[in-house]
Amino acid sequence: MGTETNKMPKAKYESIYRDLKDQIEAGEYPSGKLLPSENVLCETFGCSRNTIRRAVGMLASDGYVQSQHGKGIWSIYEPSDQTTFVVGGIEPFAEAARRNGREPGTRLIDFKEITVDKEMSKRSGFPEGSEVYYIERVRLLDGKPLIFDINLFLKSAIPGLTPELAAGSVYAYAENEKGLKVTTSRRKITAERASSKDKHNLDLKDYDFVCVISSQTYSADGTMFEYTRSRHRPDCFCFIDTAFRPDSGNRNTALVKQA
Amino acid sequence: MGTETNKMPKAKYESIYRDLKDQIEAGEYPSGKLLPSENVLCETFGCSRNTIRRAVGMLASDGYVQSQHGKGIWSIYEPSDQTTFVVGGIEPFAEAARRNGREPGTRLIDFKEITVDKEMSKRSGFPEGSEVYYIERVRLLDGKPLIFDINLFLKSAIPGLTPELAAGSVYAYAENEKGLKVTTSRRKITAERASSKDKHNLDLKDYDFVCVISSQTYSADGTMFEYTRSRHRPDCFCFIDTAFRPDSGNRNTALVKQA
DNA sequence: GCCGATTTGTCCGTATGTATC
DNA sequence: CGATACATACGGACAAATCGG
Repeated sequence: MGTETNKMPKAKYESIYRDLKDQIEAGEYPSGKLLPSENVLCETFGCSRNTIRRAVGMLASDGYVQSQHGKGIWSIYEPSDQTTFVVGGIEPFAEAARRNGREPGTRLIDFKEITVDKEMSKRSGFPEGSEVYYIERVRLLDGKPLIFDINLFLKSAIPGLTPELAAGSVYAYAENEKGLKVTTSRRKITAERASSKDKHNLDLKDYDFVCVISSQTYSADGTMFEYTRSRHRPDCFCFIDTAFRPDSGNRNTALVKQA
Repeated sequence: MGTETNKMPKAKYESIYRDLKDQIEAGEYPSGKLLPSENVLCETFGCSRNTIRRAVGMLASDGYVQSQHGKGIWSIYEPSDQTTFVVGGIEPFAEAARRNGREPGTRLIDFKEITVDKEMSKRSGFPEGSEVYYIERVRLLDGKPLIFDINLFLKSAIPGLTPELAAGSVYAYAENEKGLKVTTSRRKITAERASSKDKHNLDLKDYDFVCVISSQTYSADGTMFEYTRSRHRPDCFCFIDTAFRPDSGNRNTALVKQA
């Protein structure tokens, strides 16, 4: 390991994507301003048009730019105000917290090993009889208990998990120690009445409801290894998404959503 | 116009995408089952590998499939149970309702023409002084008032809007009559305490909070023409999303999110 | 552990279509 | 009408991961 900055992108399209994203965030292309044409970008970055289109497509799926057929590509980037906790891609809680400029903390509430029963199978998507770790954790942001997490992790995918590890980052353990490759996560956002556990563990003020992200996460070999319900204090919760209209002339060559 | 089914896809990648999606939804590839290899799919559909990869990428961004480097592409599709109203892409309310198997209805509450002031500018993203239509509507599903919509539409983008039109589909008018091309929408999902208007207009039962989708929508020429806040009854609301882990080996060539 | 076949991932060059100006 | 710009599609090349022998 050298002293280079972390996460050197290997792929060309990714480094171009990051370059352009940085430029947009730095204000070089405020909302409404046209970017250079694809052909110019090809020369600038010394690559083919396909590669440029891939990077631009990723920016479009992030809601940073928009392109129109005969005209060009322009920025529609609006910096967000960051008063709430913005939920992003698949990332460990600590990373998400720092991305939002908050100091993360974790309080372990419960840790046990259980077998998935019929009712739990129906809700989680794990087959009945699966052996899983059941973990309850309170997540702190700048010291305040704002998120109540309930995790089910498949034991066969992450053997050897302990309460001590669960108090830190399960993902760090799974990816670095166990070689687990996390790929896809399907998430549902809903809101529910606050449970007594929510009220007990979270600093809910006088709110009596929570925002809930229920997610099923898959590893590279296609097995679902995690089911999580994250219960958020509503005034500190924000989920952002960008959608496209498929039937319109614009059909962005968008790529994977990049956090 | 002939008798052909609506929305004949012009692009090859799109018709392949739909074919595969239909097959997966029909149960030909239950979760865990491997799809044919890209080269086989090339022969099946009579196209190049790039085109196949594009269609597969769209399926991945829909959370239907997942691919791994030397192995293949398999289904991770789990049919949803459809007890709630699932929010999808950019689509008129009536379409979304029918996609969820519900009968849509609209009740116009308010319609006026206003000028955006400072406070409203800050929240909506419209420049101060913009001339907009202000519309309040209650959306019915199977006759039940479940969604309270507040729209701001830019007058210059959709001139000639009337209460009568607003009682139907503004999008149909804007796209078909005015030639507006809708492309991108940025959305935030939050939850808020129910306002007195919510309680008055919606059938909230004993819920005292609502799920809110705030969206800014852009036309093909890059102007933001719509700001909307959709306030949903929480027990009938569900927002679904698929996320990817960028640093993992798998980097899906995913395309635009397709409803 | 090595090798070769298969499969996906990245990248390129090119051609053609179509919308905008 | 021509020039410019994005959209679609093809074919080829090589790298890297996986799996079986």
